Amino acid sequence: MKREEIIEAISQKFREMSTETIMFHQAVADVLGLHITDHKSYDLISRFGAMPAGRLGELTGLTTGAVTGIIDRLEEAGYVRRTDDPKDRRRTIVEPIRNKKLERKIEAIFIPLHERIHKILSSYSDSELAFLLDATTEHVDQTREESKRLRSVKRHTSMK
Amino acid sequence: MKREEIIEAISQKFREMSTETIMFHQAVADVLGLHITDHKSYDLISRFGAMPAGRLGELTGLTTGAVTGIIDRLEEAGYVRRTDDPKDRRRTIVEPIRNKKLERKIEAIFIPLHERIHKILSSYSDSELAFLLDATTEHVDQTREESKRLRSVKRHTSMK
DNA sequence: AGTCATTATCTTACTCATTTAGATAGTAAA
DNA sequence: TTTACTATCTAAATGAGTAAGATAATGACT
Repeated sequence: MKREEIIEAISQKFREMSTETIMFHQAVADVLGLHITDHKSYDLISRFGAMPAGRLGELTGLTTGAVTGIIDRLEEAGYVRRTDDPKDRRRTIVEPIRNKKLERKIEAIFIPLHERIHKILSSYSDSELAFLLDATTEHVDQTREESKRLRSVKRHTSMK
Repeated sequence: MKREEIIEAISQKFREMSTETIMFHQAVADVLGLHITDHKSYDLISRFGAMPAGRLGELTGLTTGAVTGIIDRLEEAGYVRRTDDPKDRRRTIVEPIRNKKLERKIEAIFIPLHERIHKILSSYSDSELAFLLDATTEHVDQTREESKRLRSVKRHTSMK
């Protein structure tokens, strides 16, 4: 394979990775019995810890009304709890509830993939790992930049 | 950084890549003025070419009623066209319409990212590229396997 | 203290994508 | 030609999300 072909093949792989990633996350949400937005929100809350409702809105890009609904559903399902912010009584803090059954379920979902990845990575040499970390970091950064650019394109062209 | 830390850092990067990918695709759909499902469907139709409506349902995992709606909207917007299958008159074939304006729009969206990626890749040596192709292929394959496993878990546990 | 603008969340009414169930119509097999 | 099956569409119901505004707390300025 010529150099340019390999470059194209890798680009193609990145695109396939997009598709697979989206499919995987959809499958995860399905197994958990959560809609994809609720799953994403729960993921944010368990990763970043308790946060005000408004912060969840910023992170998901949804309106305050939608956020209220998400918290209602997650609370109903026993994944999170609303508490008052003692410093500012307008605010509602959403905090994750430690839920053994759910945690086991989530582990059962993610550990197998994590192990698969870990196994592949372990087979690489030190220098290969160092290179891969660089390459993936670079790719993530560039994708993030492009998303940012796209969102500003949208703001400048399609706003009324 | 210790070897095990680098492995964890790369795993972490893959997860970030998931998040960024999902954000990017959402931004693309927004710019195109399509809902994410419609965009995904149009992407499938333009990648795989004309297909029966039912096939689109399989690929997206949606019901026939939802597929009818998607095709209605894409047809309305001038992205696809319905044609009869001469071999089986029950079937409706959905085919992409070549649409200069849309194609330019899509190019304007994807080319900048493609160029960014191309530029990074070009800076790598031949052996680095060969390694990267292997590593990404492996990662995609493992993720695909896991999605498949998850979908079967769901079928075996949560079906009535 | 009292007023005013601001901020955080919730509520209500509405929109619209998707599901469910079943209608329609064509195909295939007995 | 009857029966079962398949492909798509339709209609009604569901439910997530938006928009606008209500509610209530905060902070700043007088």
